[in-house]
Amino acid sequence: MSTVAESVGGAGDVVDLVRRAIHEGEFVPNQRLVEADLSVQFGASRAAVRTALVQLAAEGLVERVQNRGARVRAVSLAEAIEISEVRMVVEGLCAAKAAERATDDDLATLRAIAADMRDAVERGDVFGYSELNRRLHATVRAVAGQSVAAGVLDRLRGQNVRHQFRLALLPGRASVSLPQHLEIVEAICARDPGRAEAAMRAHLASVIETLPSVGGPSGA
Amino acid sequence: MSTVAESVGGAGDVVDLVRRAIHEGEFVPNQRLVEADLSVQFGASRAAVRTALVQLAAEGLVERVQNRGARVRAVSLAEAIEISEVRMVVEGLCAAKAAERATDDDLATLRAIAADMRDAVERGDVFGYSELNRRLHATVRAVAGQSVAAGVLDRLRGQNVRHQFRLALLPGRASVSLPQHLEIVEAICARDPGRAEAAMRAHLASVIETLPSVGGPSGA
DNA sequence: GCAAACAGAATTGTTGACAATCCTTGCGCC
DNA sequence: GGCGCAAGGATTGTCAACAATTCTGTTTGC
Repeated sequence: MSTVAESVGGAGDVVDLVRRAIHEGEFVPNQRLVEADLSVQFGASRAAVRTALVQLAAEGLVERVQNRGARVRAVSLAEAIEISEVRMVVEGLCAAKAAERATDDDLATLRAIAADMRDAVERGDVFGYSELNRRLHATVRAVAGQSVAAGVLDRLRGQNVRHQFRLALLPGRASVSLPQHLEIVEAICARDPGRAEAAMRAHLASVIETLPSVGGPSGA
Repeated sequence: MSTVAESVGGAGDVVDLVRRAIHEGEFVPNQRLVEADLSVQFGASRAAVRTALVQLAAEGLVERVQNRGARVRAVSLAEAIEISEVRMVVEGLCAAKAAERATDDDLATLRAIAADMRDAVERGDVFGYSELNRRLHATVRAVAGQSVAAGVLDRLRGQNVRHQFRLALLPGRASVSLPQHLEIVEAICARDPGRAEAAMRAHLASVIETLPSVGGPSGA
């Protein structure tokens, strides 16, 4: 019990609670999500839980089958690769747009992140590097100002957190991705959309190549 | 009354009815979707309608605000362009994958569509060409075998049908896009992923350029 | 004449109970 | 001993009624 905040005020935010529980790993892939159980765990009505599950199903985080209830959707390795392939091209688009639209302030922010990344790798701070990685990609998306692309990426990332997480912990991963990240920042700072897109795609292609070696936390 | 099939068996398929009504233009952008009204129009319970609206909101087709109900979401011209930009890169990915994976049968199908397109343009059959256009893109997606990309494209296309439709009716549009479509098919038949992606991107870039001239059916 | 407060209608949000469906368990039969 | 089968429990789907909120039109006071 009490693994996650229990009481919840209203109802509309049950989605966030369930989503976080899935992301944090409290609900593992293929685990059944019984409406009655969730409603007592989160202190919400069953209808609220039901609505949340419908919404999460549309987000691709849970699977719902008629009269059989909902379970946490397991994304196979093959699907994780497909997701990353789509991410590759969409983030490539964002990188190109970012190169076109970045203000001087944006460039300063990106350069700061790049510098911090260098430091983190030098210090061997894997967790800090992972966080900076997240922030770099988020900043590129924000600078690009493409809300549609951002929405697509959010959805895809949500389904993939598990694989992404494993990847970051792979020893030696940081030293491989660091130069790729630096090249992305450099290309954007040079305001060269083509180069920025190519750099982002090269980086994610490298991620895709590495994915199989982290195995399937949520096998077939 | 009786604008749309009224009686419906159960409830789960209310989403399809509402979705189609939006696509067919029966529900125009920004139109309010009152739960009670829909429930009598479709002969379903209010709870079923409510569930459908939650789902459609997650799909991005309707907008829901607390205590204020749902309305058909209006996609601005700017957003339509963003959607098409994302489509551009994702369909580009699909074209590349299709070039890699197409079987001889697939190529025959694509060539047949290309031939029919030529005929349709020659005959001045705008509607037939529009349908072939739809089928070409669908076939490329299917051949690519990328279910994740297909899902993303479905979602985006669903939000954009209105603009797409207007575009197809633009006089002289077909003669512009025909050579682009032929090049896409040729590139895939040559099993050249890079060329296929470039061709698809060029085609959609042309679509994006043309979008502003069809104006905003659902203004600001 | 205009702004603010007020009642009434319209609409959504929520709850609880009931019906339908599916899975499990135990029994009888071959 | 294995297999079909019915009863029971568990879980989801559905519904109708109630509570809460927002919107609309009117009235009142200045």
